[in-house]
Formats: sequence, C-alpha cells, structure tokens
Amino acid sequence: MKRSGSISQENYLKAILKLQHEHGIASNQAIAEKLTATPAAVTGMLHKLTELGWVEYTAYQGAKLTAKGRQIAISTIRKHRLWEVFLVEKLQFKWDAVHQWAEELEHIGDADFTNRLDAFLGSPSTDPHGDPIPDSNGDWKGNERVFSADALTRKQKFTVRGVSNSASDFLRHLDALKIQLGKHFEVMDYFPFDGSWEWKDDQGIPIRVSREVAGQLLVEAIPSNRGNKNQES
Amino acid sequence: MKRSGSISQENYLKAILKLQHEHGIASNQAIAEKLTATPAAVTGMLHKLTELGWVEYTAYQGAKLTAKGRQIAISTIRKHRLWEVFLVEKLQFKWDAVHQWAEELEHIGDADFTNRLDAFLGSPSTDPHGDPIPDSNGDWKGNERVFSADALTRKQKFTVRGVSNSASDFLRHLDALKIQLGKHFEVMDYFPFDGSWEWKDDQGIPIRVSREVAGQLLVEAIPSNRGNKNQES
DNA sequence: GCAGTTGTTTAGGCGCGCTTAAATATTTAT
DNA sequence: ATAAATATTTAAGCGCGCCTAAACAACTGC
Repeated sequence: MKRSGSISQENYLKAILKLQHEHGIASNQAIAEKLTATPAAVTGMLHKLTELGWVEYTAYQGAKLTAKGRQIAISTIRKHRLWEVFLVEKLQFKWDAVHQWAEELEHIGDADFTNRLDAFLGSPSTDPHGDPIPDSNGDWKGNERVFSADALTRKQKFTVRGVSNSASDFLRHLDALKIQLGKHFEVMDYFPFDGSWEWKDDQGIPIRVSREVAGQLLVEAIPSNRGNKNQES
Repeated sequence: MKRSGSISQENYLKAILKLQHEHGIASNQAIAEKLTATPAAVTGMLHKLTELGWVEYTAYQGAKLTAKGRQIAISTIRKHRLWEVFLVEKLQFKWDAVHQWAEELEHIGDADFTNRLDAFLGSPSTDPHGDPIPDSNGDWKGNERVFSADALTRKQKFTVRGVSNSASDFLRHLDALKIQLGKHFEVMDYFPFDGSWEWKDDQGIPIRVSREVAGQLLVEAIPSNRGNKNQES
C-alpha cells in the first residue's frame, strides 16, 4: 500500500478534519482559505472525495469526513507530527522550521513505515509544538487539563504544554522569551490594562508576557500540594 | 530553496546521468525505458530541460547534462542514498525494501536539510548496497579496487563491497546465502562447467555461488601479506 | 416579501506530464 | 544506392488540480 490518496487529496482531508472539529462542518470557503485555493477548486475536489467515499458532501452545506476519510486524515497528521519530532530531535532543526518539511514528508510511507518511524523515535506522545500524536489506531489522549494561558489566575503554578499557533515569528518570540515546552512557571501578576502578565520561571527569574503571547500558549496547571501527592483521579 | 526541479524533472536528470555514464550520451529510447514512459514523452521533457539549462539536447542525437543538470542529479542521488542508509540503519528496513521509499524521499529537502541528515547518519560513504554517497560538493571517491566477483582468481581473499543490481529477489538471495557487505571470503574453487564458485567465509564455512550471483557482486581484493603491511600506495 | 449581499456552483480554460497514432529522420542491410 | 527497419518527433488528446468569470442559491435587512 503506497498512499491512500493523492497529496492534494490528503491535504483536503486534513483541512476538513480540523474545520469539522472547530465548526462541526467544513464550509467550502473555509477549506479554500486553509489550502489557499479558490472555492471553485474546492467544489471539484469535494465531488471527487465524495466518490471515493472519504467525504459526505451536501451542496451549499459543507463537508464532513466519513470514517475512512477521518482515518486517512488522522494517519496523515500522525505522520506529520512524527516527522516533526524527527526533524527537531534528530536533525536539530529549530521548532519553527520544521513545518514546511513535515508538510512534504507527511505524504510518504505506509502504516508499516510510520510504525517504524514511531518506534525509532520512542513513540512520542506529542510533537515539538505540544500537539498530540495519534497512535497507530488513530487514537490519542487529549490532555483535558490543558488550557490557554490567558485563563490563568494569580499564584497559579503551571507547565507550558503547547502552542495554538505555530507561526515562525511566534515560535521565535517564545525562544527569545526562553519559554519552552515542559518548563514550569508561576503567575506573579496580571495587568488588566494591556492584558499582560508577569510570570517567574523555575529559577525565580521573572518574565513579562504580552496578551498576544498568553493567548496562544497552552498550559497545564500544577495542583498545589494539599496532602495528596497522587493527583491522578 | 525548496526543490531544484519538479519530481519528474529530477527523475529525468538522474536517468540521464546514469545513461550518460554508461553510453556517453542518453538516447531518447533509453531514457524512456528507465522511466517507463514513452519516447514521445521524453522528447517533450528534454525540450523543457533544455530551456531550463540543465540538459544539452540535439534532436535525433540524445541528451547530455549541463554542469547545473549534473549538480542537481548528483544531489538527488546523494539524498536517495542517505535516505537508504537512514531506512536500513535507523528504521530497520531490510536492504531490499528501501528503494521504493527512497525514490520518494529523495525529492524532499534542500542542501541544509540534506547536510543535517548526512551529519545525523555520521556522513556515511556508501549506501546499503555499497554505492558511494556523494558529499555536499557532489564529489565522491569511487573505489578503484572494486570489481565484479566473476573476475576473481583461485585462493584470492576478498571483501564484498557492493551489488551492481539492487532487485529485491537478488538481495534476498544474498541474505539467504549470508552474503553481506563488508564480509570477507576466500575463493576455494571455480567450476567452468556452469561458472559457479566455491568460497569460504571468515568462519571457514563454504558456500556455493552461481555465475549469476558472482556477476552482480562487487568485491575488493585483500592483498596477501607479502612483507609490507601498509598496502596504501 | 423582496432586494442585496454573501457563498457556492458551473463553464471554460490552462499547465504539467503523460498517452497513442501518424509523420519524419536516421541507420542498417542488401 | 536504395529499400527496409528502427528511432525520433509532431499532433491530438487526456486526467489532474488549479484558475477566472459568470450563473445560481442562500441567507440578510428592511
């Protein structure tokens, strides 16, 4: 088995999966934007994907993935994120530089190939941006405790878990702020005037974080130790 | 810089490079065969490659690579062979299974990417089939002492250095014979009747090798120790 | 309910890389 | 030297994925 669909088809399925997750259904226009194509091109492709049984499409309504379509989309995302881990951990790419290459690599390899890559990388559960990597069954555990940093409260200790925006300039800005995935911080102060924050890291070094940054950072609260050390429920 | 040419164009350049090496010039028909396309398709593509300045093409004569064309072709081969090393050494693929994937992977990555891959793999000088891997300048050292196993002489000790045919069934046959690159053998006997050989390996275990196998195995003679241990001239 | 805005679909067309079939050039054999 | 065989090129066309422009449908606001 070489590839489920063409490269373009796989990209459509990925886009529809994400849009469906956000809006319940993927509108023609939203797909076109995500793929930087015209709505007219999308209509044509949706017809093809419908014939292939990967998409359910109602004219003027929008598109939803079938079970098979979802499976292909998730497997493509799995490959994408595994390759990102490879690029960062093995080839020493910076995390803002990996997306473009992963977009190409994600279309290569069958299930066996992907499982070998996964094993080689030690079956990572998230990619370099904190996004979860589906397992070979297409399942993954979303971390329910992760939320946007702009919902933090004073004195809260937390761990940086991911970013909701992987644009290069944002990621480079995080590097400049010395904010990395897995690093611990504590909220010192919040300034409603401009929505900015003061945090301090595990070394006690304070940093100032703008509203824009906090809004795109995903964090996980660290429970304060009130007696029970085992916080798994 | 994303990719020098389209995937198809890079495949043409690779094919022309090999044919030019074998026959001095790449005929329309030979290219068509190598790429399993029709000669008509080749004519069209050669016009395009000529316009791009990657090929010098004279109608009814054949094609030769320009300096730029050769550079692209060699860089593609470099990527192909590095990925093969990756697939065998890191993903544990068997050496007869890597070609198909490397054919796709070779079209991904720019010079920086390739150099990172090369460094990660420890700058290997040959791929899993014994073929040399060009360095980042496109240079590589062909091992002049390597020759076909059917030119061996009795009592000669030698090292297996490569294969001149990478077909899956041939490689699997070598596995069955326990013939691996780098392994040492000694010629015990030759049987002109059918062109077959008897060799013994470094454990003294004898194997029988057919004319067909010997004809596609590349070996390097081990000089017998006549006084001077330093055989580098 | 109806006009106007927005979103979607159809129609026609384009570049890429490929095909087959016919025309043309080159080489080989007699 | 000429006819036959072989190799190459041109011509027409196809599928893919995309585009633009125009027609059409579905939501607005009044």
